[in-house]
Amino acid sequence: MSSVNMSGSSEEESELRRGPWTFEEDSLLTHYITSHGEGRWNVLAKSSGLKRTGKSCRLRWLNYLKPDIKRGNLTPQEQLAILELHSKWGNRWSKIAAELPGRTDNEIKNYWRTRVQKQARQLKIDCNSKRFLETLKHFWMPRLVEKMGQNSSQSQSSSSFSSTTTLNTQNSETPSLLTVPQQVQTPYQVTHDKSSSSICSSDSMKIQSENECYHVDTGNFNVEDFISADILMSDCQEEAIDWINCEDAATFWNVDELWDLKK
DNA sequence: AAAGGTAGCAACCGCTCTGCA
DNA sequence: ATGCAGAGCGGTTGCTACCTT
Repeated sequence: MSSVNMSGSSEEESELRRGPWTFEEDSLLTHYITSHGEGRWNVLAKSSGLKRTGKSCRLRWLNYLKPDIKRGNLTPQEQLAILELHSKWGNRWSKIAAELPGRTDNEIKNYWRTRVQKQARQLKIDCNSKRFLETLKHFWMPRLVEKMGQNSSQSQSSSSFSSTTTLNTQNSETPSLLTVPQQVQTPYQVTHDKSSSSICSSDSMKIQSENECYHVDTGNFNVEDFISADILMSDCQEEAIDWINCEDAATFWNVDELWDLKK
C-alpha cells in the first residue's frame, strides 16, 4: 500500500512527478527541511509544493541531499567494514550503514550487489555461502587491511587515515571474521607479525588504533595455496585462477592499487 | 562511428514495523 | 485490542554513462 493510494485522489496521483529529481526540486526540498526540519514526510511533500510522494522526498533527502552524506568511492576500510558487518548481520543494510558515517543503506546495498555478488557469480559461489566467506576472509580482507596500512603510511607523518570512519561493533551477537575490539576508531596502524615480500605469506596482521588492536589471521596464506586448496570447488578452480590473475581482478573492490600489492 | 552490451547508481515498490487514537 | 497512518527497510527496476565489437 502506498501513501499515494491511501491519501491521494486519482487526480492528485496523475500530477505526481516520478523519476530523477531536478535541481529546482532538490533546492525546494532542502530549503523546506532547513526551515521546518525532517520528518512528517507526507505533510512535507504537500506543504513544500513538491509534486512528489512523502516517501520519495524522504528517500531523496536521506540518500542524496542530507549535508553529511559522503560521496565517492568507498575506502578500503569502509569496504572492510562492510564485509565484516555483512558477515555478522547479513542484508541489514541500514544497520550496516549506521556504522559507516555518511554512507547510506542504498549505497552499501548497491555496492554489495554490484561488486561483491558479481565476484561471487564469477566464482560460481553463492555469496551467502561459507565458501565465499572463506574467500573473503583469507584473501580479500587481508588485502584490504594491507591496503589500509599502505594508505596510512602514505598519508602524513605517522600512520593515520584521512578517513574519519568509526567502526562501532558493539553488541555483536555472532562471531566475526575479524577479531574487532568493541570500538575501533581511526587512526589505525597496520603491522605484520612476520614480514614478507608478499602480503599473502604473512602469518597475521594487526590493525592498531591508539588504544586497541585487532588481528586478521591470514593463516600463512598465499594465493596459490588458496586456489589449490579445498576452499574452492574443483569445477571453479580454473575460473578462480582467472579471477586472481586476470586484469579484471583490479575491478574488485574498486581498488586497482590494491592489486599492486601482489606484485 | 555506430550499435549493442554491461555496470553502476538513483529511484521506486511493496511489505513490515511502530506509534497513536 | 484494533485499525490507521507514517516511517523505514530490503528488493527490484530503469536510466545513463561507459565499454566493447
